[in-house]
Amino acid sequence: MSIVTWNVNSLKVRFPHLETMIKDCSPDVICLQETKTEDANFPLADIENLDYFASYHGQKTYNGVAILSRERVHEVQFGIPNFEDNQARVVAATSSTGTRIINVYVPNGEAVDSEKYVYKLSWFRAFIEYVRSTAKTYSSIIILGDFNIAPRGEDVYDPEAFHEKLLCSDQERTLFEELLGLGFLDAFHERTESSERFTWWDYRMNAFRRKLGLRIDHILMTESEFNRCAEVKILKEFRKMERPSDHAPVMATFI
DNA sequence: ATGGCAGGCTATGCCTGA
Repeated sequence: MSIVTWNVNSLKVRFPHLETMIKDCSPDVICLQETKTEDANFPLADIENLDYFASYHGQKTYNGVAILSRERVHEVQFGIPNFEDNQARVVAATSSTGTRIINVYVPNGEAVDSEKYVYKLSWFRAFIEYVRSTAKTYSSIIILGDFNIAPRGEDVYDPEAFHEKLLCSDQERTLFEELLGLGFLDAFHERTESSERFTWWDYRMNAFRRKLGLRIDHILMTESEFNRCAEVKILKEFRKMERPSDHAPVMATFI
């Protein structure tokens, strides 16, 4: 059993890459972010041809999330309940094995102290409360997606340059820790020995070739799931492809 | 070195991303 998270930066453009990833890895569940696709235009038939079910929540131009799954999921939920938001950033569903899967695309925040940063922090606080209430109902949970937070110094190519900058500020990192404190493990951080930890590289400045990246895509899981988790891998080869997403997929494999 | 690169839009430059 395996599960993937991938910010595809346009599902339309990246569809061939998705097909390759499915051919290579055949994950049981794929969580996509930044589909940038309205629900009416979601390529459902193409996804079904690849033998996946799809639960999707999108909008024009920006954001958009989807859960693709080999088995039918249930209790599908869009957005954060009771949190007013016109941006499509969350889809949650329960897998055939009873695990609650929460696919998230956290706001970027633009710059520390910008209006969007304030939105990011309030958004994340609402998300924490949502996860807190989810944890009362489900004992087995995986939260995965683009968190737009690099939790630790080692998750950034130049920690000093990024000190208190967007994605690395104390306020963002404290909220990330608060989320973990609800009973989640940062699976990549806990499971890997590799020093290659980045999941995102800027399109500009030859950042990928120069290994100038960040780790902002995460797979968090409750202890029950973590104990079954054998490996978490960053599929860097997809960042090397022609016309790549700026994010690499991250895959967790379970026993 | 605050630029650069990519995607979408009813576009032909501007917004957003991180």
